[in-house]
Amino acid sequence: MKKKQDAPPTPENRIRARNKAKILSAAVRIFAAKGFDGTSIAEIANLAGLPKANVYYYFKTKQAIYRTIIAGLILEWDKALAHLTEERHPADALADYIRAKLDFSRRHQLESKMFANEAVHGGRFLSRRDRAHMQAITVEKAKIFKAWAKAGKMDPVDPMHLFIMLWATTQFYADSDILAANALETRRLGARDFDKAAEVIIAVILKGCGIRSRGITRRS
Amino acid sequence: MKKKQDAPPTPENRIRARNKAKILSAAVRIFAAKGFDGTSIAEIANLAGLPKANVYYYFKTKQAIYRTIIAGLILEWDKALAHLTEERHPADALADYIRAKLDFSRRHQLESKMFANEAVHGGRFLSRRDRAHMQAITVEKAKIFKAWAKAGKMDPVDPMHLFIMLWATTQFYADSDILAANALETRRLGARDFDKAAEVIIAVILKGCGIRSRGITRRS
DNA sequence: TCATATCTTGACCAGATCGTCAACTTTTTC
DNA sequence: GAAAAAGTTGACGATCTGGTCAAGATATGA
Repeated sequence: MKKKQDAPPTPENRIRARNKAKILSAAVRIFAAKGFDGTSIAEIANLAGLPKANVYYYFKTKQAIYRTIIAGLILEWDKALAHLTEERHPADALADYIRAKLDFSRRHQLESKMFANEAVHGGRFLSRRDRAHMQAITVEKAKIFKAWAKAGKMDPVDPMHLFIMLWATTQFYADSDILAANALETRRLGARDFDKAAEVIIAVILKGCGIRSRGITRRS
Repeated sequence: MKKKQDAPPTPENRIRARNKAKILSAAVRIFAAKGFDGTSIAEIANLAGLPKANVYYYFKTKQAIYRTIIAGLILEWDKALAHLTEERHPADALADYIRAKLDFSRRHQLESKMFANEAVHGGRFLSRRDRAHMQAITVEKAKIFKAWAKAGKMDPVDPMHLFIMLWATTQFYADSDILAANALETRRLGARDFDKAAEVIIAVILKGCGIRSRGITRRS
């Protein structure tokens, strides 16, 4: 668990790295709870245990902090999408993707909420690059659905709308957790709830797309 | 299109009603775009074409405006749920519900976004009554799914998670419109996009729940 | 007509906000 | 160990915030 050995000249800018991390960790918590406008730098500084002026030493503006977090999140999502490859059996690939996406949303709930907030407010702080990246990767992965459909492995479901369904269902539990908890009659959502959600989503989506589960076709 | 004839003593408080409507209409626009904290009364007043002090004459606080809008929305949702009754054929009932919900979210996008924002931020301004109402009506409607499953009209899908899937998919296009538009490679979502969304969602969900469409079983 | 209720509004307040700055301390480098 | 670089911080300014108020304008009803 040691830090990288081949770090930059300075011993990896220990102080800089540590304080930036402190700030970002505090910021994501407050941004998620109150949104961009509802968050004050003073509060971030307070939660991070630093004087406000010190926060400004590391980040030029409030936007800079916000953008740093959003950009990091977008990169992480690509990883879940890596589960979707044309070669794999659709049932396995889709199930893995759904589980990975749900799991990520649960473990990074704060970032998820920040992004949801950003989407609701029209993506004020989503750069053109961010949008283009998301669009490109979605379009690319959509080709896999088309290929599967062509190969008779699934129904010819509109790939983009299917993607949106996947996105909506896998984000909802993290983003609107209080609504989900309210419906499920529980105080807070736990890992169990997310597992059950994955199970239901996978079952409905796979069957709904005409994808036969491997277990049924091969094992029995 | 005349106003009610049997209005209260005063000719229906014309002024009061008109100005409150002006304020609410301006408020929902800004709340949706910037969230509760990002919205200033001055901006609402400005958009409504009234001096700020006049806004405070009709609404005691900013919260009062916000809550008025949220409460109105929750009532409206019940109407879409009215499509779900045990007697109807599951395929018709569910399809109608999905269409009604999507349609409503499109026509009342601003209110939808306000509520999404509220959910992401933990429901700070959702009263206990609001929550209880939403829970009760959801639990009650869930019984219909159970009854259908018992009658062999659909698979025994967990009703609450199914409801959440429906909610998530039907709200996403309105709430996260920029993400959907980005994925669909269009500048703004139009009625066409919502119709196509309804079509895909209905197809996947019905088939995914093992509900046979009426058209197939009866007409052909 | 006149009294009463409703409505309008500019001015104001106390507190919070973002972001700056210049002086200070610590760490690194040679 | 001294010079330079990096990090720390209290105080400050300009602006904006939600909300109040009291004085005036307008509408209503008898």
